[in-house]
Amino acid sequence: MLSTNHHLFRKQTAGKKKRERTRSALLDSAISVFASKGFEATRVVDITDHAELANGTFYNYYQAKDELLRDVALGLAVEITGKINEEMAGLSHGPTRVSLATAKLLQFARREPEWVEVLLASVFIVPEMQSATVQYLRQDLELGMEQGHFNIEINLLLVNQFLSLVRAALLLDPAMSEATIRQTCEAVLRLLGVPPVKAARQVATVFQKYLEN
Amino acid sequence: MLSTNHHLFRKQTAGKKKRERTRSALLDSAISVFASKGFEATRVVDITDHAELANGTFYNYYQAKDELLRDVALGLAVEITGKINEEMAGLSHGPTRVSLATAKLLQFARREPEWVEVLLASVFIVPEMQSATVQYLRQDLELGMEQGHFNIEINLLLVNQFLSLVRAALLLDPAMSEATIRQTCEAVLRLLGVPPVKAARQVATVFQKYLEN
DNA sequence: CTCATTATTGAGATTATTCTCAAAATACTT
DNA sequence: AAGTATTTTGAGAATAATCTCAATAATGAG
Repeated sequence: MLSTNHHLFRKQTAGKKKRERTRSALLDSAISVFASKGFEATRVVDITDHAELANGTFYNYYQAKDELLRDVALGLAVEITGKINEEMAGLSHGPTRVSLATAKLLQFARREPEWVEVLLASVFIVPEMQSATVQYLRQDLELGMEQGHFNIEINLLLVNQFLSLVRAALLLDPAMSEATIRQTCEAVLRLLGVPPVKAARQVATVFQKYLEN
Repeated sequence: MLSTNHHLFRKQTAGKKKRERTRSALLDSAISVFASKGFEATRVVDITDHAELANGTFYNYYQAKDELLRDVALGLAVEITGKINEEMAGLSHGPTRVSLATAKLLQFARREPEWVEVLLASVFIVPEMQSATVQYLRQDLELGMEQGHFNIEINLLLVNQFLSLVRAALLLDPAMSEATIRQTCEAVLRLLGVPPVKAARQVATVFQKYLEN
């Protein structure tokens, strides 16, 4: 019932024409409802109720739930990856970038659990999200390869394995304790071929240097 | 439309009373339908149609879809883990057991993709499946720890990470190529703290010794 | 402030799904 | 083979969700 009330899309369209503001209300409400009931179980009326709109209003904007999920997912991806990338500007060590990005994503899930939950779920529902994720990861993976830190073949399964590890954390510990974040970061580095002891050190360093809060 | 026609439950109740045979027909049909449409999207009538029964028959056996999924999942778990465990009788090397079990599960997904798909999905829907999985894995994990091969804390997140890796493979490559199986086995060993080079050797050995087919 | 344009509304038509139950069919015992 | 017990059937009542559209309300450009 009580949601975080942090309205990604509403903020982006404040001051704009009514049409865009209403669309944003639907998108923001969709995030809350998808996060609490899951995409499949969500009904159109759940979203319009949450947005305090009539159910007919939905059909002025979308034909079906999945169109709306697509917009939600793309918006979340841009916002979240954008923020994380900004905060890593200047870092050029592959393992540091990958583990910090993972940790930052999971920490972000503390403030905005709904956003991250819906984003992650969308990767497995909206086809084009897969390739969007690949793009962001690939650069850091190639960086780590060139530097000799990773020991992998960069392919779609690898990206899926990464996403699956993140999702496992989210599913098991929505409160996102520091232990869960650390364990996930280590698992990601291990997956990429960093030896366990190095992975542990790497994660410890990242937490000390970049995540003391 | 054409399913594999390998009826787990029907076989178990052949010759038994009609009541049990009909229940089995429902369970076997549920596997096919859950696998092809997903649990949420499945309607009661999809299952009864597939079983060539009247829709009312369902309600003589179950109140709702999720009761049925529970029976399906437990049955599949017993069958599949049982078979795999048998085939590993005598093996006492932790890493060998874990990677062979993973490979066998994924290979099994070639013959009976529906069974493995539904089993894996059920872990994330039926609560008690989680703890069932833990039990099977834990022994081999503890074995590997005692032998000094693994470098982990055995906890629920770890088990979830393992399951997530298996599911990623299933999702991305339902045909289950050997490359996918190998990559997944290596990922699992890496997750458990086996150094990358050792993990590669271990998987190569397991394939040579136990999986030439 | 005016008013043409644009957006919202929600009752109800349509379609979909669940669930019941009396009648019919089948199974099993003796 | 007869007769009772058990199981299946499927029409239809009950509930739920989607989607439309004429009427109403709000917007914002001039």
